[in-house]
Parts: sequence; structure tokens; C-alpha cells
Amino acid sequence: MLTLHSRRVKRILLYAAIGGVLIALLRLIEYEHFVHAYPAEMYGGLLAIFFTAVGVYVGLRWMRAKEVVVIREVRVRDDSPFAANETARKDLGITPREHEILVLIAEGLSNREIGERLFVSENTVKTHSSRLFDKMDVGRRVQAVQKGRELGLLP
Amino acid sequence: MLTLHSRRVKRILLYAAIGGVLIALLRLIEYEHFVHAYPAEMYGGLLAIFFTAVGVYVGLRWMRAKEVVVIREVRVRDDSPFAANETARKDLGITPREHEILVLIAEGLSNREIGERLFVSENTVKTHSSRLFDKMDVGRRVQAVQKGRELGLLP
DNA sequence: GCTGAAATCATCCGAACGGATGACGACAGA
DNA sequence: TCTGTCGTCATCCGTTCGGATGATTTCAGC
Repeated sequence: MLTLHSRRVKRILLYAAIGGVLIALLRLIEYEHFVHAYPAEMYGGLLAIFFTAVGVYVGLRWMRAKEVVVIREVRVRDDSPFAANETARKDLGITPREHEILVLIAEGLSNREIGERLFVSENTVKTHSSRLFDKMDVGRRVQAVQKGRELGLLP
Repeated sequence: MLTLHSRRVKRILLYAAIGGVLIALLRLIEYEHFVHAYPAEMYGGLLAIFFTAVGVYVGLRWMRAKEVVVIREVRVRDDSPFAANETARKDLGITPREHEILVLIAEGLSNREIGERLFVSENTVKTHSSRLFDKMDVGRRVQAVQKGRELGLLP
């Protein structure tokens, strides 16, 4: 829209400039003489130029917004890099650490392995996962993974 | 493209028609008298009309090809209905029953619940899942779900 | 009729998991 | 400074899971 608009403005300015140039030209080449020698042609020419400009303007105005928008729905495999849904996470009151544990659970790691990965004790992992399950309202890790996927918490 | 083209044709025809009508009108209302009474205004008017039309035409001609085709690529989740990958299943030697159990595991059910769902004992379910894990080369149900998804064994 | 695959059920054991609860330090915000 | 949240660790207990092993039945295919 902006492009089209500024393009029309450009065009109007162009015609104005052309008009100016023509007038200047007339001044240069014995305007007075010319006008007196061919008054009808002069007026006719000016009229022609002016109304051509008007025509252009009117025509464009009516044809404006004829930007044909084709919405082509392309089916693409949705492999957007996955930005974890922070909103959903916060809505459920899940802390970043808990979310981290959820991700590792989804990878199929045991609590022990998660603990090793994060350099914390297995007990800590269990605490986190317990609270996580509470907040997600699930009772098993597979359910957590499933629900996490639905909520956009997991890829 | 077709629309725009035929629209321009329509417009040209419209102007032609208007011109025709005007001429007819002049004929009707004492054309001769009118022309002789106001010759300059007549010519001026005709010129104005004509060049307005010319302007419209020229303007449209230059602005033509402005059928901006916006290809809006809509990202759609590729949820093809999921036909369980029989090939992968057979390649791994996974029996239909085992696959059935895999699906229920992926739903987050416990072995007991799966047994109830399938009207078999929990022990049976355990046997199936054990053999399933063997064949899938995993050691935990979450891993089985994850791998099953990769292999197209799960939605 | 024998063979093999598939499905069923069982038992035993150790590991993993889930739930409940308590405690402590760090740190942000009122 | 007090409070609340977060992250950490622990213990206890009961459940679930996974692995190993053995047994029975059914049924299709040779």
C-alpha cells in the first residue's frame, strides 16, 4: 500500500515536472510569438496535457488497490526450530528448572541420568519431576511428555 | 490477470460508450447551433474528454503489470492422517499385538491399565512390552515412545 | 502331524518411579 | 528486614517397571 501510494505521488510529481518543463520551454522559444501565432493549438495542447494528467490520476484512482493478493497455501513440514512456549510454561507455574527436567525426561533419560547430566542429585531430580507432574496434572512421565507436547512445552 | 485484463477492456468500452452517448446527445440538442455558438468550449470539452480517456488508458497501461502476486506461504502443521508404518514394524519383527501395546504405552497408560484395556493380565502386557523393548533396542517406555515416533510407528 | 510364530499367563528380583514431607541456602522484591 | 519463590538434598514407603525364565495354547503352513 505504501509502495503504491508513493508511486502515485511520484507520478503526479512527474507530470507536474513535465508541465513545468514545458512551460519553461515555451518561455525559451518565443513564447509570446508562439501563443499569438497559434493560440488555439496552445490551449488545445495545454488542455490535452492537463486532462491526460487528470485521466491518469482518475484512472489510477479507480484502479487503485487492484493489487491482486493470491494467498497460496503451501503445505510445509512444520519444522520450525521450536521455541519453547514460555507462555504455557508460566501459566502452569512451571519453573525453568522443571521445564529443563521435562525436556530430559522426554529424551528418555532416567532420573539418575538426568541428575548426572545436570550435576545434581537424583533426589533433586525426583523433587523437580514430582512438582512438575503436580503442575501438569499427570502421574507418569510418559503422560508428562505427551501433555508437554500438546502444550508446546516440547518439540 | 484475466480479471484485470477484461476489466481494462470493459473500461475502454465504457469510455467509448460514453463518447457515443455524448455525441448522440449533441445530435439531439441542436448540435449545429451549439457548436456555432460555443465553438471553443465545444472543442475544449471534447479535447478534455478525449485526453482524459487517453490519460486513463496510458496511466493504466503504465501501471499495468502491477498485479502484484503476493504468495503468502502459510505454515500448516503437516498432520497427514498417520498410517502406521507397517514396513518398519515388520522390519523390526514387531508383532501386531506388540505394536498395539506400544500405542497404549504412548498414551501414558500403565501396564495394569493396558491389561484392563485389552482384557489380558498385567503379566502379559509386561511380556509384550519386554519383547517390544528388546526389538526396539530401548530400555524405557519413554524411549520406546520416542523411537516409535521416529520410526513412524506412532502418530 | 510336526514346526514355528504369536499370544497368553506366571513368578522372582532388583531397579526405577511417584508421593509425601521436611529442611536449608540464595535471592528478588515489598 | 521479612516474605516468597526457587533450587537443592534427604528419607521413607509403596507402586511400577524391566529383565530373565518357563509354561501353555492356538493356529497357519509345510
